[in-house]
Amino acid sequence: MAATLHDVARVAGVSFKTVSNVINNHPHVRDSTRARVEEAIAALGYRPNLTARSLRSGHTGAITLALPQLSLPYFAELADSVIEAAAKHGLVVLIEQTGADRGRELEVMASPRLKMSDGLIFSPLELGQEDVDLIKAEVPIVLLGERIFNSQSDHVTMQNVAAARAATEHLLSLGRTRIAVVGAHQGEVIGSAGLRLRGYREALAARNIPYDDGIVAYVRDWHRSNGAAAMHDLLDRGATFDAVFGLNDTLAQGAVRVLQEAGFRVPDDVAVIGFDDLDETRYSLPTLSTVDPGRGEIAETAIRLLMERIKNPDAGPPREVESAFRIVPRESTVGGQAPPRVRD
Amino acid sequence: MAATLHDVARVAGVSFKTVSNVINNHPHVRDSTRARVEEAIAALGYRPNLTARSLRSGHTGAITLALPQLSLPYFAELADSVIEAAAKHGLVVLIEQTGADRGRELEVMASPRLKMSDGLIFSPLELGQEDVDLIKAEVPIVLLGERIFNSQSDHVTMQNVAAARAATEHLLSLGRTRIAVVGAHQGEVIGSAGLRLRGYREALAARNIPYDDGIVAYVRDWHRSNGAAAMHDLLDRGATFDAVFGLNDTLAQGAVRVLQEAGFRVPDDVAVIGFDDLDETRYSLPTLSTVDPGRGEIAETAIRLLMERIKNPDAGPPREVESAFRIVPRESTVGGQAPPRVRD
DNA sequence: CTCCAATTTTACAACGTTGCATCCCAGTAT
DNA sequence: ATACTGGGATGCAACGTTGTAAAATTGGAG
Repeated sequence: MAATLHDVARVAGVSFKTVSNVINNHPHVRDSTRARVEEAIAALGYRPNLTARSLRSGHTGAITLALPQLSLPYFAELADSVIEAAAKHGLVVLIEQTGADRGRELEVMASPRLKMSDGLIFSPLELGQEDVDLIKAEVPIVLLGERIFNSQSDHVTMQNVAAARAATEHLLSLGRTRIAVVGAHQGEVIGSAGLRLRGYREALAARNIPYDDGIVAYVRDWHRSNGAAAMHDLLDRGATFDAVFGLNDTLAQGAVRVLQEAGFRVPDDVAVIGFDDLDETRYSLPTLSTVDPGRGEIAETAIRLLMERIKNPDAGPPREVESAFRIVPRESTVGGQAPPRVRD
Repeated sequence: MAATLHDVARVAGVSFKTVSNVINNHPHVRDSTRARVEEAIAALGYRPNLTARSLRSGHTGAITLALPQLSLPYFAELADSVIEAAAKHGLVVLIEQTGADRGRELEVMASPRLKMSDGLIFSPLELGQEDVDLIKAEVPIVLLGERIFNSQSDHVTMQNVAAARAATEHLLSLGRTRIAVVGAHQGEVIGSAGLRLRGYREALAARNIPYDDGIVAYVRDWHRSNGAAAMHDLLDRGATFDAVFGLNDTLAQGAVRVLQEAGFRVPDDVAVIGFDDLDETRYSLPTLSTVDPGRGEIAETAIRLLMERIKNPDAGPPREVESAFRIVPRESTVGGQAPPRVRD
């Protein structure tokens, strides 16, 4: 059985409260007493019981991160960033996978388990703007992603429109004018797909290039296979284009694969850019140009906002924060035989 | 402030212990009483305080998963599997990233935070056989991976030797006889690299093919860039081979990339097989043949063993369990223009 | 109508910690 | 010599829950 404050107190010959004072760096403890207590702590290998501390103090030192699925590379890297950011503040992260399941997304916010943590960072995939009023829980929430705006919670997101516009401009600046899109969502306006498509259209409009729905490929999901299927679809329709904007990296990689199979050279015949800056895009063939959406910054900001809310739950209205982005030009748009970048 | 048992009791007009009895499905509660209590619970939106329950009961309903890093695809998929398996048993998962840092691996086992969970599933990357005695904590541990055997903890691992042997035999059965290895670790005997290399050698020996160190490329880490560098190395040495066994998928993908750049056709000139069955191997060009090491089974088994230990900490000696594996032949060894497999 | 046994409800004490209030003591001011 | 000050240590209560044991209620048998 693990040692408690009482055990330490007995060994040190003081009251258990004094031991507690030592542990919490209470100011009024004589040096000699402190030393004696610390000796006893070491001798017994005492470790504070965090559950008891949580019960008493009302906070746990953990936060929950709810996301669709870790096997999707974007979310794995997001989780990595969030865990690192949380660790910097001494917080530990509990992960809930919601799948593509609306019920589980709602459940996460309602579950009593959530109270085992002090706050929730929530990246929904099924809930949308119409569910804005369902976004609430017994702990503060920081919302991630592009599906829900103007909720009662803080919200951290990437600059989808501006970044997509910049990605498109990157292709335009290389002299490409027929830019196909892979991964649009039929009828979507908000959400990553809708916003990125809007950025694409803005970039075209700024150069007076008409929007052509004939070179926009729609998909349901954003897996690599969908990118491949979409590109097959474009080719089958006989669409002509000299560049492709994959609305995320996975789609772009699927598209590149099909282009290469069909005999197109990337980037010579078709330049391709993705979105997300997944780690693996540095190693594909060719390396994939992409948009770094500021994942690290998103994680840091989410943690910071969440900690502020935890300290002070009703301090001011919900905040919306956008992270900085950056175009990452690689071989799939600018070519070159740069050796694979070594990162370790 | 959230409602407590006492609040519910006051509303229902019973003692707070009766409310507790209702919640815990105690047998002796009159139906009428139960109904009244449940009504009060609903009216107040009462949710049990899990922290208090944990303190009282001594267990938390959470487990810790310690792994190097989620941005490494293998570990992301492992985490996915573990979380799913845990969820089936009503357990929630807390993730600790240890990086490639020996200190943090030790810290995870020593940290008081570990007590916020009931057990630890631990996949070390730096600790090795010489540290076997350091594998202990205040909660039961299930060890994953190939770095430490015969510890005092239960251990779940893949059949590295047999699986690597099967992978090699797959290449041999296709008529390839000069099989290069990418990703060996200098001097390693235990550990994934050592064991998989042993399987490779066993397969060669069974066919009386001499082992040739000239077509074995050594690396330090198992990132894609290392696979690429290793293949560069092999080509620079003028090594001749008609197949490659990448000791994991990421290495294999790096190797494929360099082979293609160098003008080799995969699999016509060089057949390539990897190891891990990462999701992404289904979508690379060509799709990558690999070994499915039974990740789902590993996760399920780890959870099962851990739960048994949590219930009964000193029931019998530590157990070693090996998961079943399976060769997954894809285009990189058997060719073919199968369309990309759609999985959703 | 009383008594016993079974069923239902309650009271109390933990789990290990921290906040608050108190108490003790030495040193200093009156 | 007495009162005051403040550092240093302590005791008690509380956080919200569950296990144990005891009390209250009920129903049926005598």
